[in-house]
Amino acid sequence: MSDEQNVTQEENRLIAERREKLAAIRAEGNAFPNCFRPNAKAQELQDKYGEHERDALEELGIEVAVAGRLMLDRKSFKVLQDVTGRIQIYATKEVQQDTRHWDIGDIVGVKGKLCKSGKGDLYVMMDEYVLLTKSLRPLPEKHHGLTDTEQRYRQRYVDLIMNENTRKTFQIRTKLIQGIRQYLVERGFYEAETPMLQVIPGGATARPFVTHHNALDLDMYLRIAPELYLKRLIVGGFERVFEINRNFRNEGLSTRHNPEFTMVEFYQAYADYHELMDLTEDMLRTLAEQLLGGTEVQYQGQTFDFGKPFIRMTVFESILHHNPDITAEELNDIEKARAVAERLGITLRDADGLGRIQTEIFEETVEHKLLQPTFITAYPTEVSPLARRNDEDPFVTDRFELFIGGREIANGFSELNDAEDQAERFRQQVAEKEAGDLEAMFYDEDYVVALEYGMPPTAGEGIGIDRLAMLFTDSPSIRDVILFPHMRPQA
RNA sequence: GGGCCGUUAGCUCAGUGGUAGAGCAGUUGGCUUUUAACCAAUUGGUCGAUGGUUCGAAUCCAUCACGGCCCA
Repeated sequence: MSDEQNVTQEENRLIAERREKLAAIRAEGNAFPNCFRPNAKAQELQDKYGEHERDALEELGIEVAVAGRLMLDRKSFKVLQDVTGRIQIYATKEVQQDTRHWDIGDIVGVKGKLCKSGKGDLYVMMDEYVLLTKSLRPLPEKHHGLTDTEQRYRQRYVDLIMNENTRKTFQIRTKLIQGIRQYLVERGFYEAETPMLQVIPGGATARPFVTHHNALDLDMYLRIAPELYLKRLIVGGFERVFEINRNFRNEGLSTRHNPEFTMVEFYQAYADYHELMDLTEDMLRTLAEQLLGGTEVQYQGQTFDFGKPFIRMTVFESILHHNPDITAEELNDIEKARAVAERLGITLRDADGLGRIQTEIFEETVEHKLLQPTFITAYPTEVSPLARRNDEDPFVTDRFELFIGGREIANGFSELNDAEDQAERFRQQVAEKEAGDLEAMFYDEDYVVALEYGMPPTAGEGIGIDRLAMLFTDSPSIRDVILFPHMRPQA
């Protein structure tokens, strides 16, 4: 594309007209004044005075100063939008004449008497008014707003200006994170910040992003999880820690995956996975009540009840429960289980053991059916390299995952604090990596050393904030709850 | 990576082979307590890109780009 074509696209007539208006404003003085201080917010005025009678309001003679973006212009009545909502401003004929250079999208400040119109709506009389920022680009259509998904994600600022629902979604997301932080802090958890740049990307099985540290001439990885560092803090004696921050996984993009996503991870010494399941259940219930005003979560036409006790069953039980045609005997025999998996169209590697095969069968046939909040427990040791083995059955670990709406929301377990067992599990992961599993873990020698100093018995958990935000905001795509989701750059 | 769908004015969308349309926004004027204000007039387009078929392509075909949904 030539520069000239670019200019005609970027600088169309509508923008050119506004630039001319801006040039005229510049010629008369400061085009970007920062002199106006609002003393009221639109929605607060609506809440406080919306129900007043017209005459009663007149008698009060309230003077207010409001500022915001011009969203509608009915000439005499104009609509101003601030962070809280909208309020009308009223222009007499003279004021209309004086503000002819104002456009929809401009940022303005208005001072004057708070009044009520004949139809009962509040407005601010434009006794004093100032154009604070000229908007050079026209806003989308006033009624339909911005609906083009691509543009909503690429130009989130326009989406936020135009769509109240988008603003609301991100307000709920923020409250969700604040609620989780408050919940944990109230229970004695310390908030920690551990490295995002790691030499050994540990704590999960996932492909990492690679970067390079110039001064050290060292390849580093963006973290896939904070887990191993948070547990070092447990070794250090913190006993209860948490971190809310981004993880990075070098995987595809979908309605459920963004390469960077937000997790809360927390670790509690002298607790086991049962206590974390209880805590999780209570926390989600508390958050639902705080944010949604009740324990029923409406999601895409379904209702998830956070008020009832969450279902709990093992991986093994859940497979049998949801697959009447599979027997316990088949699941317990590696050759028979392999045949079941292959019948289901699951691709297995030769090195995959029974635990991995069972897990694959679970993911294929059960996960998506777990609509109501469900804890699945007893994940095979083979697929849980950081989790404590079950005392009675070392084939499985004391681990759970929480599913809601068919999606994994949380993953937690009693932590493996046996340094020698951990070293052996890492060796097994390295063998899998060498056999071609790109997601297998690295051997983290220092983490084993940390465990050798002694980590108290501990339980830990990670909760995917984005997926939880999807549930709480009834959003079908993870992109709807991430302010700036990743997209392929435009051509 | 595969399948299906989409891409037309700043925005929301019509337009299935014969002169590129509407609403909103913009511009000009009118009205002046409106509620997506209203009335009149009016500006604005390489129809995602590149090839092809055709007398003629927004429309049919191919390739590519970007996006959406589903699958892997």
